[in-house]
Amino acid sequence: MKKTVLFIEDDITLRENTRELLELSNFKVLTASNGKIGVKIARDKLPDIIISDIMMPELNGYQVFEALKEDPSTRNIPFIFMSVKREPMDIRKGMNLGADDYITKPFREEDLISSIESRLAKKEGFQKRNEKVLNGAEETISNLELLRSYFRNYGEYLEFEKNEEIYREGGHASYVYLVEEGLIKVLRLDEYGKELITWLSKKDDIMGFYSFKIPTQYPETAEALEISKLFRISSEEFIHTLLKSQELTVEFAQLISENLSVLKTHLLDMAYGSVLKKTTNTILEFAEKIQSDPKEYIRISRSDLASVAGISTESFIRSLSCLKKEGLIDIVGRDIKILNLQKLHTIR
Amino acid sequence: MKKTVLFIEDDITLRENTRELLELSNFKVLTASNGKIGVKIARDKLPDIIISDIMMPELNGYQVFEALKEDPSTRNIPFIFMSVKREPMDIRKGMNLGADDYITKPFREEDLISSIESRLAKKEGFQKRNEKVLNGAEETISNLELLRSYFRNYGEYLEFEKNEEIYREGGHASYVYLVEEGLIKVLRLDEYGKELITWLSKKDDIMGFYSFKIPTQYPETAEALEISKLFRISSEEFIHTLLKSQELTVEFAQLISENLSVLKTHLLDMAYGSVLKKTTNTILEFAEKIQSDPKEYIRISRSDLASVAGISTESFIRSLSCLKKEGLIDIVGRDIKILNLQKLHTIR
DNA sequence: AAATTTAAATGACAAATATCATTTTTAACA
DNA sequence: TGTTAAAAATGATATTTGTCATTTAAATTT
Repeated sequence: MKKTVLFIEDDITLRENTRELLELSNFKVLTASNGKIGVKIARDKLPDIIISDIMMPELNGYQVFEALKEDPSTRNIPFIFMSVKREPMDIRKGMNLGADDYITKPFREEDLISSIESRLAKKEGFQKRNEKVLNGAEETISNLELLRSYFRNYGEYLEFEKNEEIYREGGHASYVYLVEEGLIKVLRLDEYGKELITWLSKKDDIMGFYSFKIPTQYPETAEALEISKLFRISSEEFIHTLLKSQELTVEFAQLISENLSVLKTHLLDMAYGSVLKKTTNTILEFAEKIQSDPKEYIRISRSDLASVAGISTESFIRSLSCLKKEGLIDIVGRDIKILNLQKLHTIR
Repeated sequence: MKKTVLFIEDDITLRENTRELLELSNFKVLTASNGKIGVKIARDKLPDIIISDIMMPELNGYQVFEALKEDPSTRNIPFIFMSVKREPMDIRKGMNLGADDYITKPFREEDLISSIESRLAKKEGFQKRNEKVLNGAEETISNLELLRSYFRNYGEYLEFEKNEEIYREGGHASYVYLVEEGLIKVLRLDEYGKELITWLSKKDDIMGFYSFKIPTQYPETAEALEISKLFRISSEEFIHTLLKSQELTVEFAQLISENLSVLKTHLLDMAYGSVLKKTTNTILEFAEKIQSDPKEYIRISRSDLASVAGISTESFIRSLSCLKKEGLIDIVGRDIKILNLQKLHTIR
């Protein structure tokens, strides 16, 4: 797709010559003969890049720049100043306002073109890289991995005993956590005090984040299911770090939307699945979470498992017995061992 | 918090003088005497901004720049070139690589400082604005609103009849939709063909987005509950637009995480709520969605309502009768009218 | 306005699941 | 190793909810 350049310049000869030059370089060109018109066109047409003279009637280049930075829709468009003045002062003034580049008149044709192209590339690079990451093209190291190492380097290290609370529903959401080791249940309580586990966090999961808006309260409770090691940083710092790089923001957003999808699948089970189905799903869910141990032992209390399934503990246990009879699982002490993973998947 | 500046320069006098200058301006200063060391320090310490000479032993400034752009963790750090060469060629070379500014030696002290500050401010501005938006400080117009007008201006306009399908589970996720008018049910089918409505989309909602990764399949089906007007744009274009501005990405991510929260609450109801509770919740949910009509009539089929509640149609109807007897709702024709909103909220 | 179609309401019953009580097993601990 | 406490398993039963059949009411069509 052709990129659109807006060129704001009062001198008609220069304007038309430049238009021709840009069109030859395969840009779509919009021109404006003064700053006021320039701002209007920028807002209407949202060009990909703007080049503006400084000395102009109506609004000068600096004013055009500032007007466009006011408006969120034009704020991110790369902006290049152009001026006959070669004095460093003017260059500095433009750059210090936050412009992206500065071209001095008279300019060599290839300098203008390459300046435009480099600014477009700089902005595009951002998007290109994002898309690359999102399409699964493996970069040497993912942004999320960088975020994790940030936790490890700057976070506070904490160890939690089995059943120890990490954060509580209603508490001030001061921290975001990275799970380094262990398994955490994230749960909500209903009016009668029954708990429903809405999420399980395992190694490398980030938990405790609920909103970009600070301050908030935790909408749920988190408790260690086994001895767990976590790093935590303050929510403010976390959000700040997240916002530092758009690529990271995107990757994190992707993570959240994946969670949303998982949860909807869970919702369907909750609604119409039989107790037996809920039981097998829960076992399979845990088996996936605890891949670290290839023996596939599940050593989580029946009541916690039932709470993930959203059914009573007794019903869960009854279903377990049934699965054991059919030879799909084995129960060793209190642990559950999966014998026939494939067949478990087919149970309804 | 003090900002960290990394200054890469081989001349010891200039290096130490500049260090002093920067420290007086309240920066934390790191220095490197050649490009190789500079790259190492940049990677280790992740400074907030980097200033580098061009002519240096080991690695020259251009090479330093390129090395740092390779690495995702240093890629976004503002980079300023500094060089004694005043020829425009050199300035252009640096800028065309994608540098953020260019300072010529000898420089005036205040020029260096203001260049640093303007580049930091440019980057910070991004984050500041993000945080402002997220803290709920009402900007004149939200980014999401801009996204919506994008749909309206460039999207394809479509009208759907009642019960008409908008997209289907398993179909190629080619489009993202903006609801302009009407009410859409988003549902999943279980193995027996029972449908569970996992989401309701009303005016101004964006639907059909499931992943930043393109291509994907729709994980669920969307159908109009009443005559609805939608705009659609291609998923690719949507993602592209989303990535254009970080602020927008963040706002959208916030939207998704709010959805996640709503869904978890729904999950709790599904698990342990009685049929009566599920029924009242569903009525209340619809009442909120259809605020447009202040009379609070709900004219959605019982089976659709039951599918949101995740219970059988008959059970839903029975609960309705019960609520009617208690005078909490009224049934006019096939429509449901809420009589006692407050009391409905207290039902368990 | 009557006929027809469709949806809603109700009834009877069966199935599934929760609850409470009791027994058995396992793990923790002295 | 025996003791004790806790968890798991099982049994009996009540409750809830779903299913199927039927009636009633409301929309839609002729």
